[in-house]
Amino acid sequence: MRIRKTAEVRQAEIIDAALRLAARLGPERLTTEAIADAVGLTQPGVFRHFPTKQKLWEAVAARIGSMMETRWSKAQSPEDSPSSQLRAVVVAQLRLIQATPAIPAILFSRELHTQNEALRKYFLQLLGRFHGLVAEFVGRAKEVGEVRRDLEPDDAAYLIVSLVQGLAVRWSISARAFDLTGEGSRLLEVQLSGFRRARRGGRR
Amino acid sequence: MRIRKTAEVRQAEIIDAALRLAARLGPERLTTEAIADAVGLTQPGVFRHFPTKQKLWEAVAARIGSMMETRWSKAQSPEDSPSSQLRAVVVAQLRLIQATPAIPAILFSRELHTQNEALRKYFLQLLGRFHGLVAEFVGRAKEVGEVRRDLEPDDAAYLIVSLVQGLAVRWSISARAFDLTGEGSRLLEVQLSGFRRARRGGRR
DNA sequence: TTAGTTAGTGATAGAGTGCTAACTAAAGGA
DNA sequence: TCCTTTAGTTAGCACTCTATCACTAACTAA
Repeated sequence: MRIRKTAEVRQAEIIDAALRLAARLGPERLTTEAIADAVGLTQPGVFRHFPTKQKLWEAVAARIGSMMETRWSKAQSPEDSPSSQLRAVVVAQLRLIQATPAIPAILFSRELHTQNEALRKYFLQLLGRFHGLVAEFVGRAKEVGEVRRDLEPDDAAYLIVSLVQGLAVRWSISARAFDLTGEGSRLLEVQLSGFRRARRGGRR
Repeated sequence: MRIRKTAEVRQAEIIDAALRLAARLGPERLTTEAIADAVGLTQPGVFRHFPTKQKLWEAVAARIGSMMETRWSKAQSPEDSPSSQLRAVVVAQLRLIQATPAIPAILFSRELHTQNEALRKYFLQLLGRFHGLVAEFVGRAKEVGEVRRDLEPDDAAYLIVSLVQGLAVRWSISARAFDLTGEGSRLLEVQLSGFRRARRGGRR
């Protein structure tokens, strides 16, 4: 009854299970036993592949990071306008969160940050990269006249990043009761409309 | 050496301690022992005042709720313009979060929500009331011409609430490395500038 | 075959953690 | 002054969870 797999495969399975379960139980209630059950191992078997639980969390964080980077780069298509690419990147991020609800749960977990400083810094950098990406598109949109001249790209990017995070918070507290990507796209348009130069003096 | 206080006073002390400690340890790592130490009781002494830990969390939630409502109503001054009052309410919220960093920690805690459905619903309602308040001010600002005619107050309010929450997330992950209220006020102005009717066709 | 490597198991240590039960002592009115 | 009420203590139960350790069995190359 002992199913044996390579360490590489098992590690991936364990990380996957951790991501799935962290969304349901909350990151702090995620036990090595629960992971082991989901993967089909005994509890100590998990420690064959990760020396401590902290290291497991770091691997999970790295997986989240690489998922994000992958989607961001796939969402960009240089032939499109800056604002279109901006939309695509934000929508990609929303879709990823909707498909992997553990992401906000882990990202917002105070416990993980106080207990694991490396993790906190990693997520801070990751958020910083998302912000930088968004700011770059806003900057280019400004150059081609898609947004107001007086708009600071960094500030605009903060508003957009906040839009995603605030929405993720509401989605999480609402027990995921609405379509994150749909609602996000809608609100993004409202946000972008405020960034544009008003035509006709602002009366519709 | 036995210091004896009325139940009312002790309950307040326990809730205060829980709020202080939840910010430092994270809500899920907050133990009854840590609370007892902070308050000057033995661990079982806490259970004299709250029958279960869940009930304690509910009391903490109620305290957060009443703190918010108090600040919101104090921030309103009917003689001011709608947009000024909007600013005041948002700044009051930011100040409260900065003074009580446990609020985002508790609000964003996946564990508390999965384990205590009543708590999740309470926070959902609380957020809903904040959204409603903001939406009302946007609506009035619209009536007096302080914001664009084509702006949906509900949507604008979602953007503003997200601004606060997204900022709280960043503040928390950054280890509270910046001035929440200052940064929030600055970004709120950027947001509001996008809600206004542009003068002179949008060129500064 | 055989020997070495490595994934996985059973048993269990050891440190918490919520909560209960029985007892104690301070407060305050009759 | 006694007596009731009630805040607080000591001792400990039941359970959870990470991590260790000795051992086993599957793969792999000589």
